Amino acid sequence: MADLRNQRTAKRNQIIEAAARVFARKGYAGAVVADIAVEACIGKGTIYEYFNSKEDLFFAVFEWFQKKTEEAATVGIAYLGGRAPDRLGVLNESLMGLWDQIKDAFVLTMEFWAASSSAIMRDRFKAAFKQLYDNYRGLVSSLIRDGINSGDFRADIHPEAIAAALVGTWDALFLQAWFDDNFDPAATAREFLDTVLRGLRIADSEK
Amino acid sequence: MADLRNQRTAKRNQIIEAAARVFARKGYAGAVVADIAVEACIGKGTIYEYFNSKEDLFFAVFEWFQKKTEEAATVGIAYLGGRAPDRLGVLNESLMGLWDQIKDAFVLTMEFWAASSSAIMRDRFKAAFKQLYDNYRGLVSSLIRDGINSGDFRADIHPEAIAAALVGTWDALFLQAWFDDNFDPAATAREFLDTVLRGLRIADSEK
DNA sequence: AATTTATGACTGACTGGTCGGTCGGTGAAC
DNA sequence: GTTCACCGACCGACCAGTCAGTCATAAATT
Repeated sequence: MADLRNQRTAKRNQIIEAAARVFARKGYAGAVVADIAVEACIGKGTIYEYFNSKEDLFFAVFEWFQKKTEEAATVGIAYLGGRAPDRLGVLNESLMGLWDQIKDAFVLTMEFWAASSSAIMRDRFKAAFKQLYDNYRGLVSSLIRDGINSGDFRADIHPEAIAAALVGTWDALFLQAWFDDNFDPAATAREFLDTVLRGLRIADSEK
Repeated sequence: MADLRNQRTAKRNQIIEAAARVFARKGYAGAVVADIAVEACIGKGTIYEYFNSKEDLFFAVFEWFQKKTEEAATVGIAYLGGRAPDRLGVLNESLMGLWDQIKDAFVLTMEFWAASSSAIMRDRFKAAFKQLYDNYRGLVSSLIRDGINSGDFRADIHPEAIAAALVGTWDALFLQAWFDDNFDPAATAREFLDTVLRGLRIADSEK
């Protein structure tokens, strides 16, 4: 019974991962369900035993991808000690360090963004993205708030605003790296965070 | 003769603007050429007198949109004097101030991003985006370099990196605003730039 | 243990509908 | 009478989703 359950989720994942590859290669519109079936080494009809529609499958890929990147992103800082500025630095490095692994899958992110603008899929994707960004912003802003409490950062900043902007910057550096092979997101992020941290710290004259 | 030319470009623009509206409403895949024709108040066949394919039309919309936003963005700072930090602030405000006007058209940007990932359209869109970001980064980084030369900013920063990150942040704040109606990109950007500027300025102790 | 029956995962040929692009025709302008 | 911008009915390619049937395994019956 539990075994059957597992078998079913295993096959479900097998389909999702195959679909992710095909969607990454061809985009949502360009991907053909038959191709996904071939990639997953199953018959086309089987896909419809596990998902109601191509769109549902796509959303499942989104959820799977989101979980995977969230794990990868948080693993670096979860159990790390240190002061807030250092932890921000580590988060920065671990996120940007993912680029080489993520690069090929980044097209998926863009497809998801586009899906959130498509009239049919808008609602579920928009809500999911709102949630996703809330999470990331929450993570970073609480880190910044720690820094304020511990006296590392100025008290007159808005942690939420800084967090939103930082999270955005990371996203956007990946985007620029996608457009330009010579663009080094990690180095850029390191340099920039340096300046931001300098702006967050309490100036000598105010100590 | 020149009149005929104008008539032709006028109709071309009429089609492009109608297409922009339909693409914004339905996305590239969802938009139907027949709809665009109706929106432009012309026959479907006429579209193919002006564009070779739906894809070509989409790219024309992209170029048109790019030109329009670039004009809107640069008009605010083009003839503005003042010191580098102030000019950065003005650029920030004028860009973020566009949000209410751009909001509805922002889906287009996402469609363009997605197009740059689609196997068929990748090449032209990717190249165009690279160009676009190069321009924006160049604009901002020369502004920052001015600030260094005038003694407002530290000399040990990389203008290109700061510029890339700032440009990215603006993009990404729009993205977050798209996902969350309660998100105020202008206020967030203002708050963040404040911190960044503080980090860019030469500390009192170093004066 | 052998045989029958039930179950349900799996399949891929097929269908109904959609849509990009074409082309022969129309009418206005000159 | 010639040109040409314009048109929209039409065509053929494409594809998501279906469904009738296969097969392997499990359960029931003898």
